[in-house]
Amino acid sequence: MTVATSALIDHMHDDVTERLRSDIVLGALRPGEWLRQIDLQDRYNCTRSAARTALATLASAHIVEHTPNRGFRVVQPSVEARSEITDVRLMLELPAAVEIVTNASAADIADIRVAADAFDAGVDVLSVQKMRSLNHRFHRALIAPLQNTTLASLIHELRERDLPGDWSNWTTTSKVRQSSRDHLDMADAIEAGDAHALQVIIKAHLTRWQTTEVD
Amino acid sequence: MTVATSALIDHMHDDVTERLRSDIVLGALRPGEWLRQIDLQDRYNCTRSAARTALATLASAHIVEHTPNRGFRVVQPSVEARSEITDVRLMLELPAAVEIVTNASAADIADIRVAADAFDAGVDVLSVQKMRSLNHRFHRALIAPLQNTTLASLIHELRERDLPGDWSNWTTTSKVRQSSRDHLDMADAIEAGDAHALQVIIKAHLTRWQTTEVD
DNA sequence: GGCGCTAAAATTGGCGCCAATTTTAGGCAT
DNA sequence: ATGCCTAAAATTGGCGCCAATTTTAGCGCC
Repeated sequence: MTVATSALIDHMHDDVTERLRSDIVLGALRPGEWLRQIDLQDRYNCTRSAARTALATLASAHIVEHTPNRGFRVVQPSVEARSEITDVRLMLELPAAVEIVTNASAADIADIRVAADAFDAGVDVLSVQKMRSLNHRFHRALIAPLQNTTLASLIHELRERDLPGDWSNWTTTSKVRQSSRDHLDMADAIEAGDAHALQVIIKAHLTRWQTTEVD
Repeated sequence: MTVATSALIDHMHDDVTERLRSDIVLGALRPGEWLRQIDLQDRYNCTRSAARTALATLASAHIVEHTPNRGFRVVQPSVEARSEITDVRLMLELPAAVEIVTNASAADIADIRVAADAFDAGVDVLSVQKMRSLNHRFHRALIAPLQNTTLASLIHELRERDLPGDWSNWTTTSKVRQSSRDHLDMADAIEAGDAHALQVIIKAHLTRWQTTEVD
């Protein structure tokens, strides 16, 4: 048995968890969709117990929801639930914006810029899933300068809880383009050291789904 | 089989999880302590698989930590980790204070007052564990007026993550008495409708451990 | 007496089995 | 044809078994 195979087996359960998480937050598995253990076993070529631990873990993270004797399904946050999450995200990300501007090194800023440019270049070109992946990368780069790792991971977790309800933001190109503008503006604000401007952009970015929900 | 017994069996796993969680946050199981599955099986009179799911769930909640092939132990947050948690709690609980003052009904205020009084009456009289339980009750009553349930449960979860590192706050009676004064002051501020005063008290309450760590 | 090595015991972690529940399919009466 | 009742299939959830790893105990050696 090769080392690579051994490593895969050693972390099989965690690996399945992360692949399932990725498939959900990137939208490959739709909100409300039932996640039968046998299907996951097939999809990820794993044992049923690996699928079960993955589902249990993601249920703890509020990414899937559990119904006893029925199984697990991808969460489908209501408008009310999304509003609650948005309020909490603002409480965390607006203070975080100050930290980001304060702590961001030149390398951090460069990473953010690269991620924002990559996203912008993909609008109209790449698939929704690829764009969501690039979006993910941008937000990763954005919070990377945070020293408070507890804050960083909490911001990340709340974002993932919100994502399954985020469908409508990817249905029209104009919305994706608006997101891209936000990203570029954020990069500008950070580079300019303007914490307040960054806060304004983040607030607009997080609350836009509430103002433009009616297509 | 009686209905009560059936209900216990039906929710055995969840029940064990909550009992273990309670034992940890109330300090019956000490920070850093190893939690062997066979011990939990004995303590809670449950199967090993119930103990395993409880441990996995609490690991997701950052209340216990997992080391592969070694097992689980009660988290023992470092001073740095506690500072991070405190910063995040302030980001959530200071805005929450405004909501609490705004939304608290007369019944909510009465509950908070009762909980604060019960805690105050217990200082010098009750065991540490009983006092921690009353403290828990007070904080439950305090966040009950929050409409945003996502915010409420997140505040609760962060508090639980912090509790295992909270030992020194219960070693001396003077610290417990200071906490009680804080609780009574909070009740006063809420009853007076003074959101800013409540924020000041909460901030002092959450950060006091940093200023008085040296006994 | 202390240190290191080896064998036994203890513990964890993954997997498969089986009972319980839910879902689906089929037949029957209206 | 439609709705309902029953039987079969599918799915979940809990439990125990066994391999892998870690910890402990015992023993020889320096």
